Amino acid sequence: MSGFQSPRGLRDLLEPLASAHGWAIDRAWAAADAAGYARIELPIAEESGLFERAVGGTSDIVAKELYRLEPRGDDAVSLALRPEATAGAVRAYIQHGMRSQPQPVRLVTVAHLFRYDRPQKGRYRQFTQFDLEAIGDGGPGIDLEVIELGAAYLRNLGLSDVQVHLNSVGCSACRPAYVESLRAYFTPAMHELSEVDQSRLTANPLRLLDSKDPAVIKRVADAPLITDHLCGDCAAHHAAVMAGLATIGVTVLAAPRLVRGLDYYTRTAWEYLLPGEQGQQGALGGGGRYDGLVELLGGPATPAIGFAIGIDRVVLALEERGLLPVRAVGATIVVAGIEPDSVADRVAIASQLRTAGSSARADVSSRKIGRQLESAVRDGARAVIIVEPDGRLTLRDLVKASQAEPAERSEVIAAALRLVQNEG
RNA sequence: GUGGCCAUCGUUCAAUGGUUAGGACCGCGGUUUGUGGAGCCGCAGAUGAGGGUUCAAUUCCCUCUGGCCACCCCA
Repeated sequence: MSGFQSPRGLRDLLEPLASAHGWAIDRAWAAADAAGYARIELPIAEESGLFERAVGGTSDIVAKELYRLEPRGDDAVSLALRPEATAGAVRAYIQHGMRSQPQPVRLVTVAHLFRYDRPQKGRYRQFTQFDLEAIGDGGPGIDLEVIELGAAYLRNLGLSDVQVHLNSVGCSACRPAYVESLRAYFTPAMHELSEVDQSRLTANPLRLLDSKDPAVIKRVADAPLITDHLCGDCAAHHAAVMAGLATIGVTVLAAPRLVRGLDYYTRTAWEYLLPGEQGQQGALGGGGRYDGLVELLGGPATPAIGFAIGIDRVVLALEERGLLPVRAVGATIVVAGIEPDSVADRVAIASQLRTAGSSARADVSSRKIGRQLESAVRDGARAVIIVEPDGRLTLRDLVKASQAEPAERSEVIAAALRLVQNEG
């Protein structure tokens, strides 16, 4: 087969996956609506510099995964496809003066994101995140609200065993000292480390904590924990969050070695995981506090927190567990006809049924009536209306396999609607 | 970006260094001329792309493209 195909890592969503994605997204909006979050739709591209500043120029997301757009015409700045949603949300917060709204500003969006990465199951170059942000409140209470919202969303979808793995990554006052102690711990064993881990030791020792190397994992077990090195404020905040979540009843596991990929996180950091899942599919989402980001992007010093949950991975997990909702794709009523030249009537009648609130479609073929009935049955239709040669209509109940006598149009349409609506 | 496995009709599976690459499902048509998921009959539909080896390649080799797995990283 020659010709075009979808580019690597970019996929078509066909039924039933297309409906499942839409459903998961609808549920995300609804969950946030119910908690009083304001919807925000953000552009799919931003200035490249926004991401470089927010995410960190040396991070993989910017250094090698950013889709940069070719500059066009008189564009003054270079654009990039968004690799994450938080930077844009914070940019919007600053740009629209949301600091003058009651704090925190609660925002929700569903964002299609792009990262130039090697595709794998559950990981695509275009993917979708349910993104929730609360900007302007530094207390542990908002942490509880946000963490719980994400957990409840996943649980209510049917992923009842979702776990929250929680950690604190400290702040600019205490993290640097911890990083140094970590470096000091691993440096004596440097020659035993793999090439990858050696470079991590110099560039970002925190990453050693989730190394896959068995030897390193063993050594990590005795490594200093950040939760033992937090400054007083961070420790108090962390303790309050842990205690609060216990009260709320969210399943929380202390994860003192959890590190997150984006540079801007401070203090509270967490992930939503499914136990038993290996590899990429298990991590459904994650979040964290980013108390320095608003200021970093040019706004006033403002604490904030948010999470991102991967819709693609949620749908994958639901699919593997057989929890995908089934949505009937076919119409409830099919309008068939004996004579081929009745198609216009059929289309008109189907439209009338839809206007009245039913789902209906015309059979626009010139096939024999037997074929039309057969295809209606296979489409899962509840009833068929047959246009007779004399223009009158016959209502056929496909479940009872019974059929009324031909009658006038308005009468039959009313009867069809009654039949369908009686069953909800 | 690194390493590995893989690639046949829309789907799912066969087969082969040598005439027309086979089945099932799906689709379309027929089943004697207007009423149901079955049955029967028929039709359509594929070796991902490009090179190479060979008398001959879908089969062997290379490149590309895409999928999957591990790593990197992350959702």
